[in-house]
Amino acid sequence: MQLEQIVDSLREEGHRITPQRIAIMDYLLKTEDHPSAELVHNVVKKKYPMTSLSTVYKTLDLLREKKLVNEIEVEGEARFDAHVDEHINLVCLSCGKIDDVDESTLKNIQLKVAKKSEYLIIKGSFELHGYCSKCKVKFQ
Amino acid sequence: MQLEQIVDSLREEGHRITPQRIAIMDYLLKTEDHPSAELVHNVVKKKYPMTSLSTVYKTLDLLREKKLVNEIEVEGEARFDAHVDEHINLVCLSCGKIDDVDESTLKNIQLKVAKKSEYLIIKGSFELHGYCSKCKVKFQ
DNA sequence: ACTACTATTAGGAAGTATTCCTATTAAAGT
DNA sequence: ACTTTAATAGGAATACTTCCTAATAGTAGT
Repeated sequence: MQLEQIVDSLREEGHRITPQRIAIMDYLLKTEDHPSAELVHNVVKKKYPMTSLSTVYKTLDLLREKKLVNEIEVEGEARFDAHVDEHINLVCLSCGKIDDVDESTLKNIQLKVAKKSEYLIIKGSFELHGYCSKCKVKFQ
Repeated sequence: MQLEQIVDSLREEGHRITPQRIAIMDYLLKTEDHPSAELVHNVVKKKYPMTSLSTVYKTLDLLREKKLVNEIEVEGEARFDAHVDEHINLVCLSCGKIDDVDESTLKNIQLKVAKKSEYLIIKGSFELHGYCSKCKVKFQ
């Protein structure tokens, strides 16, 4: 997804395009990290120092509602990601890094469970927690 | 798993068996709910009114470390479950109910991802969020 | 370009789940 | 029963998120 597409789709729905919103989306699109709201705030402040944390939270809420970012929760903290396809989040318990792993079978599982359970599924969250290749040597 | 087995395994490892710990484990074994710490506290207080919330948290931590309970996080709140096999948690976005669905393919996915990523996997958390059969009529 | 409208923002206060702190209590081995 | 010290009760502290409100600025219409 391109920044321009996102901007257009927000504008079409009547949302205003502010420098803060652009900066937040731009960072999320460019990074491989899965930043917390606070980290997003720190990055955006480099360009727009007056940006408030509450604006960051509100913008992230908006982007999540529009399904333009994915939100996962790690150790009581929300982490954000512009990678919105269904995937597994690999969370390192030591350094906090999060890697994405695409896994086509998730969609099948989701369909199977939806049928069996009669739930109307809105979103999935698949996480594996462990130690990344760098950190695992410390625990062996 | 039986209460007695759990008590024995804790005692063997040198942990003391207190009425509070028994009440907490007993409730988790008997319920189909996925209670929050606060709900566990409220239930346990009926039998032992002086029980403190901090004791509930500490006991739940211990049980999680010993892999006797599973902990998942839903909307910024920890929820507990004595069902420790790998399974999918189906979370209703409307009523908050959580259903468990056993799914044998999760183990395979986990092995595949562990190999591909070189992570040392410690635990998995698989959640599907949506509306249960009762609540979904309100959203259609 | 100017104006009006109002969505959005900044900044901080409030809220909420969890962890931390410490004197007291009680489980379990002797 | 006595001793040791793990565990507890109760509340303070912490941390992330949401809420509140006056000020600001994006956008449509002129």
